[in-house]
Amino acid sequence: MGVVRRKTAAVKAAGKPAKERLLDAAEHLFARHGFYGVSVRDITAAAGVDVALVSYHFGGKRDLFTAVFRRRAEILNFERIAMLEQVRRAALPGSPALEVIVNAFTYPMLERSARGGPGWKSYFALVAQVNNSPEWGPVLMTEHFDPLVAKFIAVLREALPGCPAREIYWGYQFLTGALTLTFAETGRIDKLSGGLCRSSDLDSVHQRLAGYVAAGFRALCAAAGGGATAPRAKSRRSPARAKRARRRSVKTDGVP
Amino acid sequence: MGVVRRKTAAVKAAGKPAKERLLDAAEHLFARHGFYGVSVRDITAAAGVDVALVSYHFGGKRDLFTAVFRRRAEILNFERIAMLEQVRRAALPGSPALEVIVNAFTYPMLERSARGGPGWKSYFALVAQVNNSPEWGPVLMTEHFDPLVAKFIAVLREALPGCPAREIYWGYQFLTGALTLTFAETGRIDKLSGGLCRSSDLDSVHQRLAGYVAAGFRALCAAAGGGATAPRAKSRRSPARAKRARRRSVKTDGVP
DNA sequence: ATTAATTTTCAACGATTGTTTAGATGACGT
DNA sequence: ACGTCATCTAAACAATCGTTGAAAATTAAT
Repeated sequence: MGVVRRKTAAVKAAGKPAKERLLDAAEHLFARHGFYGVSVRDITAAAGVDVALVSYHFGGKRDLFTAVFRRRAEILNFERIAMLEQVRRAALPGSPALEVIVNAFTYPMLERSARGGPGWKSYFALVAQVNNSPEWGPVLMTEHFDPLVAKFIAVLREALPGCPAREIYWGYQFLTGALTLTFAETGRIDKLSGGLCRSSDLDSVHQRLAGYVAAGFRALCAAAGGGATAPRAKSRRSPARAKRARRRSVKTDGVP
Repeated sequence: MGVVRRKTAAVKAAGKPAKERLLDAAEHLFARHGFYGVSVRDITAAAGVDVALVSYHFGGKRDLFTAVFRRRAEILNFERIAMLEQVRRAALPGSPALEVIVNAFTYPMLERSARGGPGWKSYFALVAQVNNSPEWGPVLMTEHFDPLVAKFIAVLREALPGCPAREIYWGYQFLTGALTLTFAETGRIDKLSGGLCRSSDLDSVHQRLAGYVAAGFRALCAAAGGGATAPRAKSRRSPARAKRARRRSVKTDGVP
């Protein structure tokens, strides 16, 4: 019939093919109720397609889940690596500031979640659940994001020359934890703050997270007696700074 | 028969009553696969009791889940409030250091997870999943932990007199995120660091988290142009400090 | 226009889901 | 010893689970 529509019946209400509609519906539902909390019929009903199409297009429910996870992970990895190398080049021959590195890591995600549309919002909520799940986390997160994280940590180590690697890995874990809970957008902080903060206000997070985390990294390195902020401070460790760091770390260690 | 055993048949392999065995088994399985990822028969099989006992003792699967969540939440709230008020009294007439406050918030949990036995370990993994779930988080976390969190934040505000409340709420969210991902113990940091860090090593987290978070809080307040570390600095804001803070915050805001 | 390939529909499969029922078994006060 | 209440067992319920096969419909190539 028409010239615009090429698949008269295959294309449903939305202008997308069934495979894509399944991914969108699955993304939305998995993000809210987890893998086991959603049935194949829930997904196909939301997508407006037949139940059998999940097995036909993806092989099974599990494969649909991983396909949902992979789809945006690839886009995301591309953007994040691009931004990381950009700030790295911009700071040559030195290293970028800690805040800038952390921002390169978090900004592409926060931006997509804030203004990328509802699909991206659901996706990050899904990532938040997967990252905190002992069943899915070690499988999906490691497979799709670890190569990027390794690059990110390498840049961090360059920016913190004297800092033991162990401290940086712990600092990264704290960062990921803070970031993923932000993506969950459970609305808990809304109630807690009496509406002062909104968990959906990712711009506020973007304004604060990098500074928060950067300060945390510096505290970690200082407590370890390691390198300071400036890249030049390879072996120029100030005794006064080390003393201050030691005093702080004792404060909490003294508690039984 | 015997004097020690009072219920010869009711008491199974372990010396615990069926109700408690159900809570333990459910805790263990829910923590690994979530609410929907575990069937009532999975739980009763692991507990070594009949399927019907879930409905009999708790009313249903959902009620068992909330019972699991409530059980240790009450113990935990008692311990954490006690520690929070202890460090508060010890610092009178001033406020405790930021590190000490954060530690009072995190230490009871880290200690229970590290040395409280496998039940506690599972419980915190469950909390990690619930906290990042849009379906369960707003219900269970808010109901069981928000009163404590409110007290904790009140003490934080005393310790940071000039700091806007908004900053403290955001700082708290970053803290919770870092803490809960730690409890998930997904083992991801183990692979990432090549064995340098182990996610089960909660003592290492205890040594680092308070300092990390405290530094983050200070950075947040400084960037907001608010109060400094010392309680006396109510209106004694140093122009130099504010300038430094502004310079740092610009670093990340400049990125599109 | 006919054929071939792809995609979608419909109906059904056996297995498993949470819950309920009725009856057996035990402990405990009288 | 008896009766009462709480607890546990066994069996079954309807509903839903993920997946499959054959047939119908649509698209693409000839």
